[in-house]
Amino acid sequence: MIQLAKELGLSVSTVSKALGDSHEISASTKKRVLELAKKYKYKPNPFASNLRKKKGKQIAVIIPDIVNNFFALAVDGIESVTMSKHYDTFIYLTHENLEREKAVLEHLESGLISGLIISVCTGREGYAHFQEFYETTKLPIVFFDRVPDLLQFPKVISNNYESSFDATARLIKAGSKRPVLITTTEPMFTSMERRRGYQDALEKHGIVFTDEMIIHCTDDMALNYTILRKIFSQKKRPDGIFASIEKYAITSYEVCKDLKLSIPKDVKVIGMTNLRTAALLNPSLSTLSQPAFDMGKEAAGLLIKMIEKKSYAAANDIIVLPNELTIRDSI
Amino acid sequence: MIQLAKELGLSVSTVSKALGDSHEISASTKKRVLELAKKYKYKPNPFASNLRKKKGKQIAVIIPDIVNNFFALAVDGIESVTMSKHYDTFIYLTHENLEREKAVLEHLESGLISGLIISVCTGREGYAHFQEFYETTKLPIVFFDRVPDLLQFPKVISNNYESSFDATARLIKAGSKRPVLITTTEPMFTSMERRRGYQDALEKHGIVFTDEMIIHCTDDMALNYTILRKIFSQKKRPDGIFASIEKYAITSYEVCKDLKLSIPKDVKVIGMTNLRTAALLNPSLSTLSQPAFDMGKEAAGLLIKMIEKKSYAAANDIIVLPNELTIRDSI
DNA sequence: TGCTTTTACGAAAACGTTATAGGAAAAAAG
DNA sequence: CTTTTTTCCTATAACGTTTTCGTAAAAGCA
Repeated sequence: MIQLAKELGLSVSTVSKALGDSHEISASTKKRVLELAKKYKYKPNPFASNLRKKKGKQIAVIIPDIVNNFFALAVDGIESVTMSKHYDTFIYLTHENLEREKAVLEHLESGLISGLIISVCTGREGYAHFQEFYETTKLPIVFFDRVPDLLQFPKVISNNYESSFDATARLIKAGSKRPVLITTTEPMFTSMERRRGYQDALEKHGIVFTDEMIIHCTDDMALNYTILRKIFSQKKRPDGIFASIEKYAITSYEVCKDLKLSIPKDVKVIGMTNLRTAALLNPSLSTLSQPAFDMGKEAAGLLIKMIEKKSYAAANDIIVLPNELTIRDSI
Repeated sequence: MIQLAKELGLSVSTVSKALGDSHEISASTKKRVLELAKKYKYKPNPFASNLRKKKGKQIAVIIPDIVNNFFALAVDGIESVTMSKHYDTFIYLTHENLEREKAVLEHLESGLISGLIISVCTGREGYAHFQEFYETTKLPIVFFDRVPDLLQFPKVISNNYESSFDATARLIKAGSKRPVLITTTEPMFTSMERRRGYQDALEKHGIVFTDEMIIHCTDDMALNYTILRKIFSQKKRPDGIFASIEKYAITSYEVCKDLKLSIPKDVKVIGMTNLRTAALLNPSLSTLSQPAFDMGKEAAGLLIKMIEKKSYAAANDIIVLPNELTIRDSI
């Protein structure tokens, strides 16, 4: 910038203002500055700029996993808007590790970013770190999908309760007398909502709910296989599955295949997943899929609004997008 | 930091040096400073620090797509090392758009990052922007998977030639008399290598190669379907497929399903893919998969080495990792 | 005309660090 | 006991912007 100023016979402050399109600078000067800046491919140093302005155009995305179609799609959605708004996007993966999540948050208290999008990892022992992060930084945060139900922050979610109700109802209508729900051991708001939908659908259709109808799976795929295989080897095995997590649908398929249980004759399956190959599975998998890309878009849009308009009181905004039920051959 | 200095009765520079573990500061003073810093949860402002040091702990990853198991796994690998080395990772998606790729590169010339990991988008019309980026910034760059063959930069790739040769040979040994290669219209170094492997395997096994045996597909899934359906509707249709791109294997399956061609009886298929559901497709898909996570890890490791040891002359390093051929029912 | 207001710019301070140079006291060397 | 070296710390100047404030000239107004 000093170089530019010298060459144009202007002061550094004038050049800075011209580049910032300030009203204090005449149109002709602005033009001269812009032209020379372009010629020299001048790019303002973001560190200097951020330091002085005490904020930048960087945001962070914290998610449990990226090797998961839902989160990959969400990141895609987020990036599509940060890109168009000329923001830079940091990515951090927690791998369902709460300590890691806390560490990232603490790291970000340094002021590296101007906003945060997050989908929390499993376990509900504590959301205090989010509150604390907010207290110390006052930075806008948007939660999506896996949201902390008790905290007052803007959120982007999908209609887990309603759609789970519908999915379960479809299983029952298709003939399942005793559909089970496969969910996580670690409680999460999203899973609880799905469970509510599931249970209410049972009740509505006069099916008595018992605790064994909830199957808790883990992060360990091999263990999940064992758990499911045991349950489906029983004489009085379930005849329907609502797999409320992407990977559990896959394991269900594997178990049924190995136990020579026919889908959908012996077991009807609906999986909550964004897998692109669902239609190509054997048999094609009926899915309840989340609008992942749009959820990402909405979250990023909301966040940037909050960053740019300080007045924007979005603190309690909750955006709910609809899941999509696609019935295929597995039911 | 001023606050800390005041409270400890020290100068700001002493505090800074103590936090930086400088040898100029006595152990006792260091301890005092560290303790108070911890108590106050002091975090150095990265902008000020980066500005003064003229470099930071941020890197960028530029990839064509994230909704693709290969790239998702690669990002996972990259993040695993940047995380452990306390680097922050920006992510940019080009969606195979060269203009977007150029724009990102130009944006990064501002000095926001200290290093770059990239997998280029399709089309080979120009790699000049990479060279130019390097000339102006002198920043370390590591390419992975989709690398510009003609440029002298460190690269992390997989053994595309050899593994494609092997995969094609397996198709032939399984009985395919006329296996085709499905590849992109846009030429890329990786696809060319795969093609070389394919052709050499044909030659080795005495199969005469003709141009129609290369099927060019696009980014448009619907168009790909049309292209493939037409080819497989012919009387003299191919009896084997080596799908050198993830999504083309899926479309192949769809086409065969719709044309009632039996896999593997009528058509034998091997797909180059990292899909986790490959084993669950109907029939289970034989795959040639890339060590995506490890490629990401290697790329990030190499980059950070280059960033931290200025002397490290890695400019010509090429790391080659082996692909993995998994034979399932589709062959 | 003389007054106020607006326009267009410059000087200088600030943002929060780190690096360089320097210096006093303490320790070591002679 | 001097002289030299080492240890430990401070003052100050960067780093490259933006912002605040000041001011000369031009414009508006009566």
